[in-house]
Amino acid sequence: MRSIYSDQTPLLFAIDCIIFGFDGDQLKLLAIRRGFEPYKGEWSLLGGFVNKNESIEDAAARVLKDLTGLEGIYMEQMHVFSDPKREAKTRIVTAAVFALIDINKYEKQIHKEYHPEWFSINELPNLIVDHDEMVNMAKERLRYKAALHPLLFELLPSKFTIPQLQHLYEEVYNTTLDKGNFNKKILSTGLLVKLKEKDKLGSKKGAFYYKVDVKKYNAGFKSFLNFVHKPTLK
Amino acid sequence: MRSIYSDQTPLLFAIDCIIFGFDGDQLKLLAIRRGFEPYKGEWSLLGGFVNKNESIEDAAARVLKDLTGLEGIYMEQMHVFSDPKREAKTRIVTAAVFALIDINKYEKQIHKEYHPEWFSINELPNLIVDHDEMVNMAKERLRYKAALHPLLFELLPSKFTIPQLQHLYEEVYNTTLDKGNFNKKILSTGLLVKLKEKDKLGSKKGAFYYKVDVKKYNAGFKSFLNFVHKPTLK
DNA sequence: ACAAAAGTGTTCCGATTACACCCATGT
DNA sequence: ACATGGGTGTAATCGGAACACTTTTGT
Repeated sequence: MRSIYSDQTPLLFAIDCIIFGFDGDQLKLLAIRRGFEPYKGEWSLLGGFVNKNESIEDAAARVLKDLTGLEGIYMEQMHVFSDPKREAKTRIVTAAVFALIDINKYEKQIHKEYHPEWFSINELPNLIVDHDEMVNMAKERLRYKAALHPLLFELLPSKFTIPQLQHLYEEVYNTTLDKGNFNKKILSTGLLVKLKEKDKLGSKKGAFYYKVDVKKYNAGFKSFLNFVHKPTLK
Repeated sequence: MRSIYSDQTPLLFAIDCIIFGFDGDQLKLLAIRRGFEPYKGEWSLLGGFVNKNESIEDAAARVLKDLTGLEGIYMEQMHVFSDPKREAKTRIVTAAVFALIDINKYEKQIHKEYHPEWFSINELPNLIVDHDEMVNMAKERLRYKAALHPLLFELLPSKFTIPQLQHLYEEVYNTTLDKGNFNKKILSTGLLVKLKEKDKLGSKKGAFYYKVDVKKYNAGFKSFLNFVHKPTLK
């Protein structure tokens, strides 16, 4: 007996990664010149196909490992782009994967010919196909999630200062925050552990380093925060 | 010249819909007995394959139209389940689609042999494969989104009373709410328009009907609300 | 000594909560 | 007239915003 499945049209399934980093000053995004046709040589997101024995997450992890050298980084499915006309010739459905990495851990030029490059989020080149749309969606997602969850730590080194963290929030939301209130709010979460060491680069006085309390972080990730603005509805 | 695409493994792409409804008392979910092998006769979500010229959204709309008779309903991609081992024999990647419908508009028994049935969210049968997981994720998603966005209106008729709406919130969050505070909050959004008519079924005094101000609803959908609990983090 | 950034403390205000009270009506 | 649920009002409380003030240290 024939299976119902044999009537179905198979299609190609890919992933594209929107990878954010923070260099201490600006929010950055990783892009790469495509190494193959079509669109060879143009800027695109880091991507690849989902292989036979891979899930989306497996494929994204593999691509990230290959192109950045990083493992175990924060990632999540964002949105699947499945418009049959999105790629001209072949039908490809692609899952946009949202990823946050500590930019300091990123190893440069692992790849030989084509290697990824960091762009300031405000100075991105044009990206192929619908990758610009993916980036815009990812920026929104970053703002949305970071307002509710302790997410931005993923972009910082394991040791960081409160002013550094504040600067990151200010970058993400393109705003300025009151340091007093920021301090109170961020410390009131109980997610940070103060270290004895100080960072002396940013100021004369120096700012204490903190690290994330991993236990509480993992346990409380789902809790709602609300760093940026109060809930209001016009 | 050979395309890079010809090396890739094609796969089958499907959708499964998690469809919520509210009968005025309980939160409900639509399920159907599968009409084909494998798992024929078992309870499952409403689903189907993504056809050649369809996006995920197209396919979901088609399946919903076929099985419920409804068009133009609220839906969104929720999550793609892509574990290569999720279905035993054939590899199928499936997009779980989250949908909210006005249960009163639902037409019964459009389909002949196998027709969908509503289950109370707390008394669901076991569903095939990973559909239980999808439902749990959808319940969480509903709570999450409805706490921040004016989403639950989608589950009510175009005319509804504030007590009805409150009851819906209480169902979704399995809690009780203070009617005074609920009134103030919901009306302060400016999203509701009071009608002259009253519903006399629920009480002797009768409760005024309201409708959604569609303009403001569409404009302000993204605004954060926070109906249910204040942002707290332990 | 002073500039500059870190960090703390205080006041004010608006939003939320809890709860009391009034209203309309079918029986 | 009274029970029932709809609807409004209010005092107490909490949390966030604004901003002043203190601390530390390199020059």
